[in-house]
Amino acid sequence: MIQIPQDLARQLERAVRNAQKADALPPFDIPPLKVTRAPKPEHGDYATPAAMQLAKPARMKPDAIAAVLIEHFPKTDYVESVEGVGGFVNFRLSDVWVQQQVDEIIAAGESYASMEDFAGKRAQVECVSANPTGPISVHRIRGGVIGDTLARLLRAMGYDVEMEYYYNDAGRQMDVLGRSLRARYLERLGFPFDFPADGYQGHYMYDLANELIAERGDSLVEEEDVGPFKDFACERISRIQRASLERVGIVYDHYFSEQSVYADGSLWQVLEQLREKGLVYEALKPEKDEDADERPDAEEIEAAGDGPATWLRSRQLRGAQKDCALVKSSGEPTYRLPDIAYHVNKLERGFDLAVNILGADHIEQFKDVKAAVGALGYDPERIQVIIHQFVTLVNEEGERESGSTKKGRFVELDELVDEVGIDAVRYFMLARSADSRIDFDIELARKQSNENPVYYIQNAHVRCAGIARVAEERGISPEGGDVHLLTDPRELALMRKLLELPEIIEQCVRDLAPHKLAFWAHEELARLFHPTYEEIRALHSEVPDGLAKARLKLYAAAQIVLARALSLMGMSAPDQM
RNA sequence: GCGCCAGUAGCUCAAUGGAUAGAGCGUUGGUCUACGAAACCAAAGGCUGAAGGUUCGAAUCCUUCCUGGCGCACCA
Repeated sequence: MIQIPQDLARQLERAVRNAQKADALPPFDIPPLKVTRAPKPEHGDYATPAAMQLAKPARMKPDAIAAVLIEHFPKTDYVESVEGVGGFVNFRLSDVWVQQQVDEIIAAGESYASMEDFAGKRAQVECVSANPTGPISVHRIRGGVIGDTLARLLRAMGYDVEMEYYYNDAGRQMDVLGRSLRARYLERLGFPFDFPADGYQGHYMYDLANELIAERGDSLVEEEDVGPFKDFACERISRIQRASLERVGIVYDHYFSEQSVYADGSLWQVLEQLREKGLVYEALKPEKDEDADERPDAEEIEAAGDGPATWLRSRQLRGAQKDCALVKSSGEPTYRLPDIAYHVNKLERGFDLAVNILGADHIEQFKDVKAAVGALGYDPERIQVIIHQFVTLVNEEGERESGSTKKGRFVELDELVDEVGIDAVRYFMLARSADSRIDFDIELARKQSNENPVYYIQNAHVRCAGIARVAEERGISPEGGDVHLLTDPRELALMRKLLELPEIIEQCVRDLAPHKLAFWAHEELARLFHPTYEEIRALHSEVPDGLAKARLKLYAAAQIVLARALSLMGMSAPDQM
């Protein structure tokens, strides 16, 4: 199964070389040639501005170059015509070839749009990576959906993909968690308790306290060490988080514990390596640029510890505004140091590509990590990031609810799933560019009508399954149907749309933009499918048997593509609503 | 104050530096009552937040503003 624009670009490059050999074009280095979908049907199926791109290096007029490219364009089985219009070169696919692809799609079945571009390459996707301090919020799940979908897309492109969850089970927050649980434990048993000022106040801490009592009775009342509370809370909350994520189809291959970079000492090795490069220093306060804006900052003064802390030269390293602390004056690392050590570990594991999905509030942190691993001699381009903006829930009254707050109430993933279902959560979290904020419209997500994209896409699959079912009942089989009977423009348009999936997948992976799949599935595929299905009848009494069989094949192919697109998005493809 | 992200039809959003900036919802006007699970067709709607610049060509790249979100901890 070819990615048409990529193949056209290759053929185009051959055309340039052929033309150069024939002295129709002067010698020059060929830049990457772009091939896009043609904006309008009258321009054909695909187009390239290559003639305009090459005007400068070739020192010729675009029209003349276009004529040369057309003349030297290699013959292929799938291109019907190559034409030059206004400096563009337009390609039209062969209808016969397009028709044959219906049989190809059916033969490929579930493996349709499985590609080998990155066969033998290993990729890793890290997402969610929430601390085990509470249930998964709606907030976090956006990253989970983006990451999981990207992982599926990378697999479709041939990558061997590992899903990873980085598990912050060390540091101060875990102590706060342990102390919070101890307070709730004592509270439930009727003993006096001190709830930490910055403790975790969510209702789930009471549930955990009850579970702890059920398991250990009052045996921990005298316990001075927060360790047992911390471990219990961490273990239970992790399990809850894992279950919530699995419920929406996000399953991890590997959990990486922050504690492990403490345990194996790699944390301190990384610090020493950074020190050898002259990238860290000890000081009471971070050094500042002479001309830095001296913003009155009470918090900063308050935050300073008693002794010197260890700082990373973020300003020197990447032009940051501020250096950041790696080790506190207490000798305890901040989260950034283990984070750097973790990413060194990732790269040491040999991934060709490691993608992080992070919320917008983590951008500065990621820049430090990327710059630091780069300074330590790793290729920072092997680590990529998708930064996503925040999610707001919009309820029936049109009111906005904030996605999350640490201490008070926040909307849990499980609650949202109960409300709108798994498929809607996945679709709506995916469907917008990561750069845009999402207003999650709960009312729309619950609708059982075509206004709801989830329903609209799935309904297309239902219709395909439905017609296959009816055909079977009537004893009509697509078997032996002749695809060359599918000559109606609407049929051909649908076939062309079905053939776009591979290039959409490629685009999502190249741009690290999985939302494009969701957009395509709804606005392109389903949007074209429904009217076609309405008008192109397969089992109507006036449709001849041969054509009926061919059309059943078309809908069988459409069903395969719809199912594949849905499965890449982690959504179900129902046969009946 | 500084940094990152966004600003595109009334609304929600698309658009690899390429052709006349596209969809849906809503609005308006039509068609359809079925082989199939809740339909279809069309129209109106735009100075792409503003102003400069780069380019053969800019929603897209650069500069300066305006508005909104998120950051700017010895929290994670």
